[in-house]
Amino acid sequence: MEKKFLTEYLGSHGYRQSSRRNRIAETFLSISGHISAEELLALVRERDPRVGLTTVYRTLKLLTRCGLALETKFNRQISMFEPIPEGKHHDHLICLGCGTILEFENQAIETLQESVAGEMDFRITRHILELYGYCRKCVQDGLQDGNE
Amino acid sequence: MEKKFLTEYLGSHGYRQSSRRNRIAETFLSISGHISAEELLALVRERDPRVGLTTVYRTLKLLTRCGLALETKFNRQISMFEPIPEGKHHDHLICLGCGTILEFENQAIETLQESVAGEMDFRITRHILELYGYCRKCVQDGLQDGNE
DNA sequence: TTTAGTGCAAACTCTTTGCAGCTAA
DNA sequence: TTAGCTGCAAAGAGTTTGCACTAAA
Repeated sequence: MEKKFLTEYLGSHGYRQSSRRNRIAETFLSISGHISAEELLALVRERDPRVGLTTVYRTLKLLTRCGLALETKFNRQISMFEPIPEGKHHDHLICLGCGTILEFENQAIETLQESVAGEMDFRITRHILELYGYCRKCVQDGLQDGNE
Repeated sequence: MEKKFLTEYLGSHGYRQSSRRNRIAETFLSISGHISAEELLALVRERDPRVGLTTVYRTLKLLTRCGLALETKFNRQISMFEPIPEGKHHDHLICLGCGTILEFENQAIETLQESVAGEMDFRITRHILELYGYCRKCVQDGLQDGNE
């Protein structure tokens, strides 16, 4: 269903349809959460073993440009991509113990961000809010000390 | 003055003093704002041309570990480092037009973050809040469209 | 039949590591 | 004199690019 944004984008920018690109896009849009290019490649290869990493990267960039994917680094080298569910925004809690990524939405924070930006005549187009720390399980397991 | 944290850290972890490392650390701590390893290297080389990039990286990692530096990627490949002014935390507005980085502090946002985390039994150790968009000047110059 | 899509290998960028010589303690 | 410190070169990791071939329109 979000696929139509991609089709429109392709059409209006002089790109073509291709079955391989479609498969990558559909596989990506069907997942929830975060995935790296390598991980997505593995998923796509289950059905189409001849896909290359290059095409996965190119497709992910394309999806990012047409607003269907969000690229995040979580302050590491590797890029993680997540499908953008229509119009909804969320932020992340990243557990430094087990690597789990939790999501949350908080309208009050977003409103405060806008007012801070407004005071400085700054127009926000997007933002990143990442809370690093330890999830319940890792706190219980004593993983919150010296793990970083 | 913050130098004593470094000295203490070195002593208690079996490291040694060295004039080169001291010069890198002092140069870094004297700046305000964000700097890449390459940029810091250039600054240090003004006084000591034989310093290598490796040592700059190693010193920045050291400063990060002892709490005097903060590493941020601003969602790009390159790492930027900033001296941590004692006990104070701020967040960033990043202009996509001219690259300017503005800083702000907002206790209300931090409090909300804590309450969100608390609800999910998550213990925050640090966070990243980056607001991307366009500063006043770039909005006036019409740079807010199609620049990304 | 023209031009975009693709995989492979190579290039690139940023960062880290191995190593031999240097230096603080 | 014993480690840690250092620069250089090389290796790594992740991503992008050049190129020849393939395929959509």
